[in-house]
Formats: sequence, structure tokens, C-alpha cells
Amino acid sequence: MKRTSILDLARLLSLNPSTISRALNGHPDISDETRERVRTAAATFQYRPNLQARYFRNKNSGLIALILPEMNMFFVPGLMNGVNEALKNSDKSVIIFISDNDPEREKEIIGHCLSWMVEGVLISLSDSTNTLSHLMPLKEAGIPVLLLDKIIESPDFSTLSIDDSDAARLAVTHLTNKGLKAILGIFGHENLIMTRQRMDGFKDALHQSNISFSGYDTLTLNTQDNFEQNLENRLRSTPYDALFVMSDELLMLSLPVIQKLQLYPASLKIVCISDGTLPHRIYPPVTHILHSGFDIGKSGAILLLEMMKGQTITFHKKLSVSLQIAEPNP
Amino acid sequence: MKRTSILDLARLLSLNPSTISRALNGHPDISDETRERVRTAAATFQYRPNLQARYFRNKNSGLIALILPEMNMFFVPGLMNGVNEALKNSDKSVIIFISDNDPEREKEIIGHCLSWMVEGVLISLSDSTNTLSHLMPLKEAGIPVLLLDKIIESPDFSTLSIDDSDAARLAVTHLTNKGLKAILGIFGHENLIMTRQRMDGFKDALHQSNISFSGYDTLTLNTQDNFEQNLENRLRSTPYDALFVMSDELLMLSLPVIQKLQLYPASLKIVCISDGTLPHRIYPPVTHILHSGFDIGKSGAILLLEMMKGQTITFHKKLSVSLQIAEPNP
DNA sequence: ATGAAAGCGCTAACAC
DNA sequence: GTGTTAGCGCTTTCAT
Repeated sequence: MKRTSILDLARLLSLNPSTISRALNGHPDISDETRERVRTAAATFQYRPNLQARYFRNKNSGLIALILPEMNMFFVPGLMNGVNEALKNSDKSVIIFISDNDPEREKEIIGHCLSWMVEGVLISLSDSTNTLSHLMPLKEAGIPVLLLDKIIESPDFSTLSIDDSDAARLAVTHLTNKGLKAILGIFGHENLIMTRQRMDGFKDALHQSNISFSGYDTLTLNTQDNFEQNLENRLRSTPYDALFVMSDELLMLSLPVIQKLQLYPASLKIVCISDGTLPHRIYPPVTHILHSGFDIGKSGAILLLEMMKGQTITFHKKLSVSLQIAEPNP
Repeated sequence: MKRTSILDLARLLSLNPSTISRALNGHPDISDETRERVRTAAATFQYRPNLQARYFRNKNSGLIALILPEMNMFFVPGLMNGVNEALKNSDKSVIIFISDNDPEREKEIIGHCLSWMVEGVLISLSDSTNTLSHLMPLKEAGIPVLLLDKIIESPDFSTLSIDDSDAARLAVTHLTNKGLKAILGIFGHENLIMTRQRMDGFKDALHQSNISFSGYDTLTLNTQDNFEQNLENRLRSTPYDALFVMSDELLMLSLPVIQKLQLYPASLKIVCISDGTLPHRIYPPVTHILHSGFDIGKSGAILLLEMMKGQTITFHKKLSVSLQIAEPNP
């Protein structure tokens, strides 16, 4: 059975299609009586607006693109909840694309966004993306773009993230303040900007405490190696006081080793940068810098909605981070 | 600057719009030469098809709706990766809706799906949804619907899930086979169908081993209570041999307590139903029934694509589950 | 192998 | 306060 259109309602009520449209959209010109008649008829005949037609006519789409490099278990779910939270009382829907950390795929996706006439784009860059040139077509089309979390700063596009080096510095300083000196930093892939920044903060904090930094005090997750075995070897051979772990994923990977060697909490302190979930699922809870996916997602979506209203100038906003101290009192 | 349309290309090449359309879509009637001219011009002028217009004209949308009750950290990311995997070589995009476990919101979302003319719906039901009547409008509109994971079986809609009671039975039997008798089952909200089914399997397995089941041997997560404290009290007061945990979320919640009391692995065996991530992040790894979000997502999306081609009859498919034994050999 | 023309459902001038 | 009309960009008959 064909679905009822505005034309059907118009014929039914002997009104003009435009009157139906106006009544349904709460146009002030329409009399209360007509509006009621139309609304009743629409409800009775289960009228559903055809959004394809509406958006086509209006040259927009009601769509916000969310482009993510991958689905992970900590940051992304929170981010999506945040985006959802910010948009649920708007009339925008989310069309989601996963780039699988492939810059080529990312470029394709930008093409889809243009074809879809999305009204705004939230994008967390793929790990190996190192330029924003593929985003220029969006800018040229006047589509607001906000880079989230995994960002590159440029004068062309606005960003929302945390200050990664600051986050790491804050975390590590918490350790050095306690007089801990033998600190192992655990990091992700080094080609990632975020990794390098967090590494900078890590080194900074060590310098400020006059702890000489040597390459032996970091462990980076490289694609093909056996991280767990490397970590175990390192922890067995060196009497570290403390661990700085740059992300939940890495903490998760490190956990079995730490448990196996029974280092925590007695002989090894831990701090990490985290979305706040995992640190509380470890006993005793782990002190961390809170890096909330929810906050980034929610603020990001709200900012994007703003950008979609009037043209804002490019900004680089950093969400402030704070230390969540979880250690029991001494 | 206005984006180039088919009409623009037509004028440019002194051809008819229909010819352009045909050339771009690989219609066989078009001569190789014309096709090349058109393609070149399209590339030069950065022609992007306007999907709103195309889908409007074609009375479809290229959209698949993914409706989820919530974002969680274990099952959902895998599911989304699976869906993405299955769809990445199709021309379908995913429009995502989160119902926040609110049946009312779920109903609203169904309305959006109709308005968007989505071509198919993948839905995991909200926890408190107990009827499928709100999905009937989709059926009436001829839109294929596939229920994933959190399902209700009915003759009206196809489903893809695992056999939850079987999964639990398999897991618990692994414990009873080892002669373990004092088993505590940890479950989620009891109003959830999935919980009741896993509980059935749990009880079944105990019965089959002639272990008398009493209410004292389960702990259910109720909304407002302090799960961790309850679990701690229970574990302190009763010398359980083993734990059956029905989900990753619950295992995650239970972890700090288990670690605090230092029960695992020496005095407490654990089995759970899991997406396979968490059990390997615990030392030693935890034996589990693999309940893969990725598999459900991927198979689900593939099945939905099938359903979108020809009308399939209603089916209730169960993905087979298997025990992933992680204990070291004795 | 290409052109002409119509129309998908909706909305926004512009009339009255 | 309501009607008339035109058109968004695309595809698809039907013609030639």
C-alpha cells in the first residue's frame, strides 16, 4: 500500500498541498482550525514526511557525519554516547563511517559526505593521516568540519581535543612528586601525533625532576611485535617504581603481565590516561588523567551545531584534563 | 560556488542530461567515446552525484538503520565493526540510532526510519521492550528488519542471536565436569529476556549434575544496589568453588572484588560468556563461551542485504557458540 | 546511440 | 489564511 503523501492529504481535505505542508510544519499563517484538521488527518492516515524529498528540496540533509578511524572499546563508545546525547533533541541524524585507519578510505568517505550533502562532519583522523588536504573539498562546499581527539592543527579546520602533552606531564609529575624515579612509559605507535605529544609530556616531566631520560625507559607498541612478552621481559629485568601508560588500550594489554608478575600495587605504582572506566575495575583503583570520550563527543557535537548555524572562525579548543587520584590515603 | 550537476555537464558537452546520467552509471547503450568524454568532464569539474536527488527519484535511500539500546564497551564495538566489514563493499551507508534502552524512544526511531526510507533495519532491542508491535509499520512498509542479539522471537520478524540458555549451560557444565559444586552465577537485570535464558541454562546445568539450585547461588545486578559490595559479602561469607559470569560487563564489574579478595585463580574458577577480549586480559586467562559481536554484526548485515534483495521468509538463526578453554593444562 | 519530457514529494516565492 | 506555480537533480520511459 502506497504511503500517504502531502498530496493525498490535500485531496482528502480539499486543501492545497502547500497548506498541508505549512500546517504540518507549524507555519504561523495557518488558522488553528485548519492546522487541527490537517494534523488529525495526518495522524489517522499515518502520514510520514518523506525526508528524501524534503531535504532534497531544501538542499540539505539533516545528516551529521561521524567519521572514526576504528571502533575501540574505551574512547569511542563514550564519544558516541556524547554525540548522541548532544543531538537527541535536535533534528539531526548521524551517519557513521569507519575509515579503518586507512587514509585512502578516509578520502573516499569525504566524497560520500559530499554526495550525501551532510550538514556537518565530526572526524577523528586515521592514525596514518598526516595532512588535511583531503578535507578541503568539505571546506570549499561550506560544510563545517570539527576534528575530534585525533587531530592535526591547521588554520583551516577547527579542532577539539585535550592537551596531550600536558595530560602526560600531569600524570607523570604525580609520580615524580612522590619521589618515584624509575618510571617506565608505555606508548602506542610512534607515528601517531598523539603518541609523540604524550611522549613529549612524559619526557618533560622527567626532565623537570632531573631524572635523566633514556630510551630504555619507554616501551612502544609496534605493530607486529609481541607487546606482552616485551613488557614482561622489561619488568623482569628492571626494578621499575612506576608505570605511565598512555591509554586504556595499553593498560588493558599490560594488565595480564602486571598481574602475572604480581607487581601491583606493592612494588609498582601506575598512572595512566583513561576514559575513567578501566582504572576503577582494577584493585586498588588506578590514578589517571581523565580523558573522557563522552565529553569530547558531547562538546564536539554541540560545537558543530553552533558552527552549522553561523560561520564561526577556526578554533583549537582543548578540554581541560584533571588528575583523578585513586590511591588510598597513606 | 555552486556544485556541478548533471545539467551542467550536459550543457558543457552539448549532450542531453539523460546521456550524462547513463554514461556515469555505465549504461551499455552509451558509446565508449561519449562515456569517456563524460567521465573526463565529470572528473575535471569534480562532479559529485547528489544522493538526495538520486535516492528521492529512485524511492530508496541507500541507508541501513542500526538501532542499538546503548553503546557498551564489549559487544557493540565488535558488532559495529562487523556491520562495517559486511557493508564496506556495498553502496549502503549506516545511519545509527541509540534508543537509550527506552521503548518510547525506540518507537520514535522506527518513525525516523520510515521517514528516511531506510532500506533495511538492524535492531538490538532495548532491555525493557517486550513486544514487537512497534516494528509492524516497518513490516507494512516492506522494509526488511533483522533483530540482532537482544531479540524477541516472533513469526513476524527474523532474528539472529546465539542460544543463550545453551551458552550458559555449556559454560556451567564445564565447571560441573570438573567436579565443582559450589557455583555462584552472576547475572544482569532479571527483566531482560537474555538474562532469564542464561539463568535457565545455568540452572539446567546444575540440575543435570544433581546440584540442588537455590536462590542463594545467584547474584543479579539490580539497578540501584551496590553490586560490588553485595558480591564481596557473598564471596566472603560462602566458600564458592567457581563463578559463572553471564557477560563481559559483569565480569568487568566483578574484577576488583575478585582481585581484592585474591580468590582467582587459586580458590575460585571462573567461566563467562564473553566477546573474547576481557578473558585474555586477566591472568591467567578465563575460560569462556565466545559470543562475538563482530560475528553477529557481520552475519547480520550480510543476511540483511540478502533480505533486501528478495523477500526471504522469516527465520530465527542462532550462531553456534563454542567453549574457549583457557586454563593451563593440569 | 542519443534526445525529449515527465515526475518523484516537498516547500517557498508570489499571488489574492 | 489559502491557492498557484515552479523547481530542487536525477532517472527513466518513450521516441528517433
